[in-house]
Amino acid sequence: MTGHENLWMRPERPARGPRPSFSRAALADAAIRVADAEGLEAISMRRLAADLGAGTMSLYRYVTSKDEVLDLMVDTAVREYLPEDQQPPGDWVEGLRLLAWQARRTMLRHPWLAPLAAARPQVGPNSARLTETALGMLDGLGLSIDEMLTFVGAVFAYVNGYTQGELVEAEATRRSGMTLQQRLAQHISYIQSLIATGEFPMLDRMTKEAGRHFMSSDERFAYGLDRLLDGLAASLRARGAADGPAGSR
Amino acid sequence: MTGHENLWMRPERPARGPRPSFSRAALADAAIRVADAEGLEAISMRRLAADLGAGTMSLYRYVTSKDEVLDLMVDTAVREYLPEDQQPPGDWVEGLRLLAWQARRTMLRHPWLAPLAAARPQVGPNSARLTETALGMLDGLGLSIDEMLTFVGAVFAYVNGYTQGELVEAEATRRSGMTLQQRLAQHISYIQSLIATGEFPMLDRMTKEAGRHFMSSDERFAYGLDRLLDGLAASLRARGAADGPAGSR
DNA sequence: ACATACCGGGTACCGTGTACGCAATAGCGC
DNA sequence: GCGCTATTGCGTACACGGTACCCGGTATGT
Repeated sequence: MTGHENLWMRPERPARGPRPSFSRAALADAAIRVADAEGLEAISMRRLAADLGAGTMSLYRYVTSKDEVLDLMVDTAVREYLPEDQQPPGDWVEGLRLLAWQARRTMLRHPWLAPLAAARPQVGPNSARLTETALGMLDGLGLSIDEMLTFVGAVFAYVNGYTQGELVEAEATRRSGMTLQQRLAQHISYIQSLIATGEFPMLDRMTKEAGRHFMSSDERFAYGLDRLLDGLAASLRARGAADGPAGSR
Repeated sequence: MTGHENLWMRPERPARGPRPSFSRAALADAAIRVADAEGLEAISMRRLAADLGAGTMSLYRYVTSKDEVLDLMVDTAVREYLPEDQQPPGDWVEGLRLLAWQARRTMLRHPWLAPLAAARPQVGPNSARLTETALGMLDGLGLSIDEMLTFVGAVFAYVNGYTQGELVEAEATRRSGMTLQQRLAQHISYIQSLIATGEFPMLDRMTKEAGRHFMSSDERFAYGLDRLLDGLAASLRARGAADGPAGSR
């Protein structure tokens, strides 16, 4: 109960004793390298230790569990969400849009990030900076903190949900070692068998029109994101007369 | 290469040989029971076999891997997304809203569902029925299939992202065996230490206003969902003059 | 009736996270 | 400078997970 049960509160380097031969950051970087190259399932304590030229159990001097390694990875990667320069455009819509795109780009660059970030509480310093930045963009609009969190939460829910869903197919293909063609052929032949029952007219149209996809994944993402931002902005505009985003109630 | 490499195309019960002593559905139900009661990490082949009164390796007569068990679980649970009666309201906005709520309710009822569904390709028959139903709601509005998929994809991206994020805290609390108070206390004291640096004015306001949360999780969800649907509807209305959801370009 | 194709499940193997203990090391107080 | 002690590095060992393989029994088609 000394308050050190949390990874982020635990001091990395105590005063006494021999120098640690690497750092948490190095551990996180090594893990990210492995996951980027070979996927999340390639990450094991033995593997990381080997990559760092250390014994397996040595890692536990830096981290109390594998879970904490994953926490480190997430928070390290989340730093890439944040824009380099100070203030982007002054408009909050532009600001949130930029943040959303930055998050999406990062998750596509690190395909392991989306599932990992979605599955564990975000608590690290970079996650905190992200929240701070996002809330800061909504400051001065007359929103309460609670309402700001609702706005930001909605945008990130969409970004995470969309991007994670998009990555699933790609990852499944990579993991199974099949070509995209092979996987598609499988799905198609199965869907054909469903269509044959006559209960799936829309899926039927889907396969018939499948040749010409008008929108790329980026365009679809942008479209949904912009609609959501439209809706939020409209609701904010309507606030002058009414009482707030919560509606009446 | 006989086309049986896909779970959903593989016949469950071949003609010859002794009767199987249970079914895939029973396997899925048992797994869902375990996961509902003890969480996803309690699911192992040995455990499921024991619950079914079977030998561990017998499960592999019904399924080629644990992954397929998870696929069965997801598709079985996804059936609960679908409304019981035939046609809900005729309005597509009401239809999608209903579907979104049904998905949310189901994911809250089965806390293991959101991460699982998000992490694997949706291919089962109930997922197909879901897509069919959702697309059917958008039929007759002058949208192409591609555009309909964009609409539906946006809504489900939001629903999945929001609900999964919401479940993370609850699950982490359950898994760690701590009370919510203990976990909160940990977070709070850490956040306090960040605020002490002076770099997090918004987080500071957050903790100060934390006492009065105006919106429940359901209300936040509803708010974001309704804004997204607003945006989609407005864009559809604007289609008469312009060229389509893709905007100009 | 008999061959065949399937079922049940025991045994065994490998890979995983990690508890534990011991030797080596660096900073502190004298 | 000299021990004392907190800390590090890490080998060993264990429990637990998925699943390949194999054998003996059983229901169906000929």
